Amino acid sequence: MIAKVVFNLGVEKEFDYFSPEVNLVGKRVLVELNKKKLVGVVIKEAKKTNVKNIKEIRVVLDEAGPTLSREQLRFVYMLKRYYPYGLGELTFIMIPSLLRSSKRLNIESKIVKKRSVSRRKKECIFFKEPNPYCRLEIYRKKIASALKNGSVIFCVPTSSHLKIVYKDLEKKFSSKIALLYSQQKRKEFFSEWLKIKEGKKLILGTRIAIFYFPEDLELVILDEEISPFYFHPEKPFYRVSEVAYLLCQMKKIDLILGGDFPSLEIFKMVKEGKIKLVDKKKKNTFSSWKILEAKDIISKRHSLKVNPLIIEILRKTGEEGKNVAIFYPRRGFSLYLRCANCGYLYFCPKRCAPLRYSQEKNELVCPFCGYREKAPSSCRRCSSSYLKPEGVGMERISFYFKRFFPQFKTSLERKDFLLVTYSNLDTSFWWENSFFCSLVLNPHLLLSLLDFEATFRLYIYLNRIRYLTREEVIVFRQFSHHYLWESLDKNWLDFYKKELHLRKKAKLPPFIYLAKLTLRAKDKDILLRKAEKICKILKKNDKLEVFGPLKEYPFNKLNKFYYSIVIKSARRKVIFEEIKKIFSLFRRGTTKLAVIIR
DNA sequence: ATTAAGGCATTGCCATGAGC
DNA sequence: GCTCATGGCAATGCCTTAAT
Repeated sequence: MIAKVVFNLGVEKEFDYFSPEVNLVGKRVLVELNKKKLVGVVIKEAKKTNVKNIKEIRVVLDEAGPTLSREQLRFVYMLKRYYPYGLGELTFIMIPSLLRSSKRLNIESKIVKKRSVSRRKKECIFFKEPNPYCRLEIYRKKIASALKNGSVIFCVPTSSHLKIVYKDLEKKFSSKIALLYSQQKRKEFFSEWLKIKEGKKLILGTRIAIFYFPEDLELVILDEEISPFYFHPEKPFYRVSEVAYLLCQMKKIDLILGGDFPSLEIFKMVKEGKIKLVDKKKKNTFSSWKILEAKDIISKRHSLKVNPLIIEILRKTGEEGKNVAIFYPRRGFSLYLRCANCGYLYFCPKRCAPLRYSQEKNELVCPFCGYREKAPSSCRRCSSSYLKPEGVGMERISFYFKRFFPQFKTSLERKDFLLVTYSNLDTSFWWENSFFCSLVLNPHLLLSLLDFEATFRLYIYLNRIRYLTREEVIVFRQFSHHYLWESLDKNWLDFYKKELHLRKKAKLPPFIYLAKLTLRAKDKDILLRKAEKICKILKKNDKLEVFGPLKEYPFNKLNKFYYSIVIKSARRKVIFEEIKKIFSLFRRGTTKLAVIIR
């Protein structure tokens, strides 16, 4: 028998090997390739081969059942049509890392697919519900009914979500749960994977869990679908909501997406009728907006100038014993640290950017690479002891407020006020307490980012702040002519429609596929030459819009230089085929490539 | 993510030849 | 006879490709 074997290499091809055994499909084998021993997976069996000098399979590593089911292999072929990766790479995503080595295995899957007699039509739903606990309640019911017929995959964006969800579901389904997440130790992951083979029905995990589906899968749930954690940013790139959608199409089963808001991609699918939107338009019990056209906090020489209204709000709520949340986009005490005597600016040694100064931790931090050092007491160059913090970070504001209101307790002991950055809003809210009032400071810093998704993201952030706030959200805005502000008081659908309309007009995702190729190398000139070469190759394709090469910001980071090229096309296939081509140019060499696809 | 071989291009050395 | 320029070949190095 001839076995067609794929490897975890960037090679598209499958390789033929001879084996006296049969029924090897889905099994891992140890074979020789180019004088090296490698672990591969048999994806097909054939009777004939065109290859001369065929080699024999050394060892069949899966002695009893195969590692991958036939259905999983079928899914690999399906994914191959959507993503620019080889069969081998895609196959190996579905294999626990412990089994990617030549570990022998002797287990048989106990899951046998039952043919359900009368299957109702498959459903794909988005549940719009801001309260995560209400969503969980919905999921719990759905899980319970689906478990009667088969297995369920429940994906959450991060491992901290996982803990909360596990705690909740444990009570009801503890004997049936298998946990899969990428931070697990290899052995732990493997033993949880074994549980699936042994018939644990509820697979709970982060984005990778979607690939470890059993044959009797009945339902896939993706909570907080909008979360950025559902993108796998490295090669192989994938987007979990897309993979889940494909999987449910293939297996003809239900897909439940949930969250406070859908992503625009999902919303577009709702408009196209592919996904059903469930929005229990409950009575609007949310807090109200108060949008002020005013400056909030300005740094003035040695002191801060704070809008008196902020002080007034803090005083009033403080007297009434109510809490306030303040959202501010800058971490640390100051943005820079500069010697007032000689002008020396403390910079990241890896040439990324000026270092941010944190008084609380008494250290300097690079905002890009995470480098940190102890804060100096005197200037490195002139040894003057007058080092001046420049710019306003949230520590500095906190410091100011505490001086103003010495009776305030620090945020950890009792939350009189809590000062956080917007990025705390990236994951949805599992926060236990809510705030009486929220202050949104400097939101325009987020709007002015060179990012087509900035507005959308701020809209989501502001609404999440609203969910957390009981009384009033006070926004200090400085760009008054922005469609975001008008949208806040309207129905969310209006904003989504407006955003979709604008994206369509500007030829942006989700109407067009867009990929950003980031090249990095230690040598500036080699990098630019390579980037220009890539651009030249890309520009040959007239179905593609090519922008670049552009200097990244920061241009120099981690001692390396960065250039990016952006390509756009209305057709997914065009983009992916080009990326495939470019990937093959980067297999070796000092220049590295990262790709983000939207 | 590896390895070896082959291709292409650049560099370097030497020989030849022209000019002074 | 000496110097400088040119051409050819060998050596080197970087990059690409194939692998059953």
